[in-house]
Amino acid sequence: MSGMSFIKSLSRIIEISPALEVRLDGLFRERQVKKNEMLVQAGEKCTSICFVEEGALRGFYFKDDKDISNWFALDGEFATSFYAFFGQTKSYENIQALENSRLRCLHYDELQQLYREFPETERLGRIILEEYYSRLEERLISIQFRSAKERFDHLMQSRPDVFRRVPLGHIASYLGITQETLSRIRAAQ
Amino acid sequence: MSGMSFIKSLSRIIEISPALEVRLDGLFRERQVKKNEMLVQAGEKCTSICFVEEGALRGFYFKDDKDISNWFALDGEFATSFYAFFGQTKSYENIQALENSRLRCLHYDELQQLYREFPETERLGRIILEEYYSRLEERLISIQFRSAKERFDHLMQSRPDVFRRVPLGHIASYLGITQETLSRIRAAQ
DNA sequence: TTCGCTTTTTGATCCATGTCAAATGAATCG
DNA sequence: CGATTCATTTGACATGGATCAAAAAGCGAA
Repeated sequence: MSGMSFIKSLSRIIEISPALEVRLDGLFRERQVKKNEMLVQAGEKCTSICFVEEGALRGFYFKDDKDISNWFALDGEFATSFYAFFGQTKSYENIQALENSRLRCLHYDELQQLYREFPETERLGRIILEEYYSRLEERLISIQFRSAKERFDHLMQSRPDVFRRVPLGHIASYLGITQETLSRIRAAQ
Repeated sequence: MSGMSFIKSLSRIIEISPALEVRLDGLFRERQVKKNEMLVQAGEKCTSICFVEEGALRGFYFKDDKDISNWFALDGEFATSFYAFFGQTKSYENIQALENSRLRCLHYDELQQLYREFPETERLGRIILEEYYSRLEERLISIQFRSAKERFDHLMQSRPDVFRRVPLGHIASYLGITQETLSRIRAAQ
């Protein structure tokens, strides 16, 4: 996996004019992060949204001292603490790099600026959000009404790469089960 | 509760010009539905998004013959099978009126038309979606990491009107528990 | 007001998954 | 390489919530 340019990814959605491309390239700042580096700490404002060109991030928080993973973003995906980012409020979640990663990050204020300057990006924002909403809905249903094993199978099938690149402890909490249970499910395969 | 005009509700978000107001008023068709009437059946395409001016709707589906409520939309809220609506694919959920309701419904194609005709509505769409995304995220966390009682308390506190207007059986499945468990939680209060 | 149907509660029992504790296996580093 | 730390598995036991069955309470229609 050699990574994916964010411009190319965005151009799936709307036609990117040369002028917009230049602007996007200027606004989405390249950033390299090392494995385990924290990008956002719970309690801080979440000021940027990042596109993962190469690497892996996770969002997580603590519930009763337990580390609970909330999402994983692999190559070609956007990552931010959506809730906090949209409302520009304090984030309840932390964001951390799972691997050395190459990101392209856009600051909230610059995104608002972009929306004003290139109104067609409103459309872009809306459509990306529709995609992420749909995913979240799927996940909610998965968690609410499937058994641990069913959730495991579903993730295994829909995002096998997660199993290759993310430690099982994180995957377990993401699936809403304990590490021990995940281990037993795998053993029973 | 005498209901809420959808125009007024939208104008919280962006300035609605007179021209846009006229257009919105024309595109959002008024529709009255009776209690228990089905608006969408699972397997159909979901062609409209509805604003509930007065009344109550729910989304639900069947899992192993059990009727599972997915959401409730009361006065002032939008309702659709988001997943199916965005992608214009078959809906996995049914939508039904819980009360006699007065709706304003917008067809998908007309929404796309609206986006083209009034680009500022892209912004409207994006912002509404941000709100609904945030809610869904909250709900996911609630379901994944709170006990039945905690989820009950949270809903009770955040949307007490749901308890007044929706049968307990529907609320139970929405909370991801059985009706019996919900009953016991209430009894223990 | 009573009949029939739906909603809600109560009781007894069972099971999937959690918790706690400890063993094993993998990975990193001086 | 050992040594230290982190990741994963295994075992024994506890428990929240499910299931099945039936009683009780609400409620609309004639």
